[in-house]
Amino acid sequence: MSEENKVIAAGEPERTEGSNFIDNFITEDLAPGGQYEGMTIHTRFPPEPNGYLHIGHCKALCIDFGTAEKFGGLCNLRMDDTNPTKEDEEFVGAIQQDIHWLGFDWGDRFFFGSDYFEEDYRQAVLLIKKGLAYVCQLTPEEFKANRGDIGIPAVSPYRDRPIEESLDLFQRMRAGEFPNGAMTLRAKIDLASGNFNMRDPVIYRINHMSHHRQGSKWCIYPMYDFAHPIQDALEGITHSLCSLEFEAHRPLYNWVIEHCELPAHPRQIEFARLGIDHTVMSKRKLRALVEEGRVSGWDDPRMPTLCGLRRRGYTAASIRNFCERIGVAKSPNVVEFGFLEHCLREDLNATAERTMAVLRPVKLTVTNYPEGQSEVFQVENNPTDPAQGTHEITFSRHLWMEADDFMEQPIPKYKRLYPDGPECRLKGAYLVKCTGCVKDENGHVTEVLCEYDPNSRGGDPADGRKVKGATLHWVDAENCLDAEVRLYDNLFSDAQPDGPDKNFLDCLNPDSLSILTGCKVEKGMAAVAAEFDKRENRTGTNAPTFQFMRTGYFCMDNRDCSADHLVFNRSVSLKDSFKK
RNA sequence: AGCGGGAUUGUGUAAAGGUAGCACAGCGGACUCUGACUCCGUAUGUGAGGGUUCGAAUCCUUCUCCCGCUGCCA
Repeated sequence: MSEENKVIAAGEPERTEGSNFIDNFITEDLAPGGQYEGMTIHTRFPPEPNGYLHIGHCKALCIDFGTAEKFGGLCNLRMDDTNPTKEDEEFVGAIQQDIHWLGFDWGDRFFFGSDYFEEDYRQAVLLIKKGLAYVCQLTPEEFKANRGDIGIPAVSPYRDRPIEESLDLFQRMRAGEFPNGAMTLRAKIDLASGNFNMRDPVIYRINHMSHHRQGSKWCIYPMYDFAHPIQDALEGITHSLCSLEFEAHRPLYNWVIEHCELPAHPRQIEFARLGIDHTVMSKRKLRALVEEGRVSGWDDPRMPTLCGLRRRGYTAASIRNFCERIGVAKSPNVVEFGFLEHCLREDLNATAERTMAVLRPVKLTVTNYPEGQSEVFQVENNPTDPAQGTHEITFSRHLWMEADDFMEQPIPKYKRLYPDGPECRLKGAYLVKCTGCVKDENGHVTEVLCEYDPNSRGGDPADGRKVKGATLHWVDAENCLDAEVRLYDNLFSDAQPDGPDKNFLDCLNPDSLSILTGCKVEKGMAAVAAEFDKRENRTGTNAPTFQFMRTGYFCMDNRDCSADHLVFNRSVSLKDSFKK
């Protein structure tokens, strides 16, 4: 973090460059007279272990961990696992792995909401004793029917049940004497509140189900609205940052904090969750894509999950930069996917090794280059960073070139190969001029013919003349490997598949994946793939990543690529300002 | 309808009464052994009306539009 972003905890509230409304609140809280004057701030990231993390979680992660860091505070990681119906141990490890991959560190402060069940129970009993909670015997159906409506208060005939009776019943709920749905523990607040969350909310329900960590120890489980503020307070959280959908729950959060006997008074602050166009972010919808087989899995490279983005080739730095730059506010927002792509290009431009690969190969024959002759050229690994060195490629009479780089009838401003067209440069090798092409019986071009200038070895003409045509990538047909390349486009063709009156599944882009086979890559890829084969945690780390010159950034697929069968994913294309 | 939020250019986000800025996208150009990168330039914005003020995105007021909320989910 840069020096100017540091916020002084003491003294007058000080606004700084790059601060958001949450920072401003905290600055005020920390200032003299503020709620947390002189204290160290403490936040938490509380995922529910019922699915994989996606980029929306990364925004929250950046806010939770980032805010703590900005103010010199701490951030806990806490699995919010109060509902055994939905949660599973399998996700716990995956979530931790994704967070570490992003580069966040919770130190030794890793907790489970379920670790506080005993304390939750104790607090509930205290509430009953204070006359602030009661056991309600409305069935789920009756409960719904008595929920009231706008302007119509809710009803519960059990509201005035004597304290002793509720105490007894609650104890027997815990003992397992009643079936699921038979009764609940409700906070006694306000059945007529305009805020439905305050209409005597359920704070405990019966669920005879084994918990992934507690086993069968419990058959009653606290609701989020009751458990979360208690968890926060017990961990000494000062600022409980969450998304906007909990805004209406804040009065209840504060009610619990106020009426239970807790050691701290956390402040809940809500922010707008992240939206990105051409994708969906809700766990339910992502799960549907997986379960209906619309994608290959949670880590399908088209998914906005962190494991999917990682497999696609997104780096942790690019995702974090993205989340930092989109800012934090409370207005609904849908960020362009293109901005995420920009952040990836920016990172990879500086780090990715350049190589040449021909995705849609056409033969290129250098007719005046001797058959059987071959030579070696050095090409730079990264022109933006000479320290990344060079590697060798070979050249011969028979090459592969990109089909796009030849047009028998050129369009305006086309400056690649066409008969009698401009002199072009074969990257790092020679200058060539197109002399014609060979076509099959269907009229498809099967081979492009050219002549090279022997006095342009390395790519520069001996007489220093200016090269009019483009510099083209190529691969030596005598010394290359075949590869499968997977190109990805938007998962949804509709920019907002979440929109009203839309079924998101109807908005899927049928062409979101195209698989190219028979692509030609440099021979050196075999060794890279062999090395990758040996890596222990292939899916939890970034695969070898390259820039295929003039084409885009690609990485080896962390599941399917092997030294015997090269498979690359296109992470993002290069920008292309050539307008046809 | 009741409660709670929100509205600054195409997108996202700053500006706490004093030059409406930044990033991405767009457009134009320079440079280039990647039509990339880099660099330079450029158009587009305070939801609407009233008021306070020397001065309003900001304060007051009326209105409009948008989002969320009636799980024993989180």
